[in-house]
Amino acid sequence: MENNTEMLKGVLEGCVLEIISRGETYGYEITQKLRELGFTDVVEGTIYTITMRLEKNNFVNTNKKASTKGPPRKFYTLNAAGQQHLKNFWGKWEFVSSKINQLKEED
Amino acid sequence: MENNTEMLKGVLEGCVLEIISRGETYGYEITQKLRELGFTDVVEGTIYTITMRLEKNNFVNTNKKASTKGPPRKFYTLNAAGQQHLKNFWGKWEFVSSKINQLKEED
DNA sequence: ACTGCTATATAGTATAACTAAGTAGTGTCG
DNA sequence: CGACACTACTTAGTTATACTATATAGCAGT
Repeated sequence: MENNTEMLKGVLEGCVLEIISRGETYGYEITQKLRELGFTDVVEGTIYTITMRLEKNNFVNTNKKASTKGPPRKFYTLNAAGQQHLKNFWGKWEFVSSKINQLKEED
Repeated sequence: MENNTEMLKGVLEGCVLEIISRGETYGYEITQKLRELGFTDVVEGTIYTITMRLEKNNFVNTNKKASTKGPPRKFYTLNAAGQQHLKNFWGKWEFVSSKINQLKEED
């Protein structure tokens, strides 16, 4: 599907948080998972800006580990603030998406 | 609910199109309807930039009419291109929201 | 050496919504 | 009458977030 980019604004960060909440992971892997999910146009650069932002806002802890397949990986895990932020995100999503579906289904 | 603003990016225009598709309406009224829907923070300025964009991109026809309650109203109706655009919007919404819900529900 | 996959990072751009303010018509109330 | 509230449209400037494009670098296979 073409050009969902604008529609992802404000939700992509939440998706990244959700993926991290499933267990320690790193930028490149997050990108792969999002692409598998169906967001085929998501590129690494986008995810790195998000993970850097999460780091800056203190929602994640980081841990650098060597890889056998390439350069060292920077692993992320959610901290308490990140978990709260994720919970807020899903709350907002629930609210917004239900309102939009309500608008869609009205006649 | 506070600060859904970023989450509305890319969907607010679609919501406006949907509201116009229900029948001839104007900016101020669209704003009211969105606020009733629950997007209480949406303000007129935002809606006017959207309706101007829709006009510029030739998705709507306009028709100015006098009002008994204030300045003349600028009524909008969807044209064929607008209807197609709306259809595309709902397609994208269906895709994106289903993927996000899928991510949410996984465990 | 070259190519491809893995992996992180960043400078610059585009989009879309927000803030804030201005203009203007109509009705109401002290 | 004058102030205010509600209706109604418009626009200049800001902010947030994702994208484009590029750079850097390790490792494996040819």
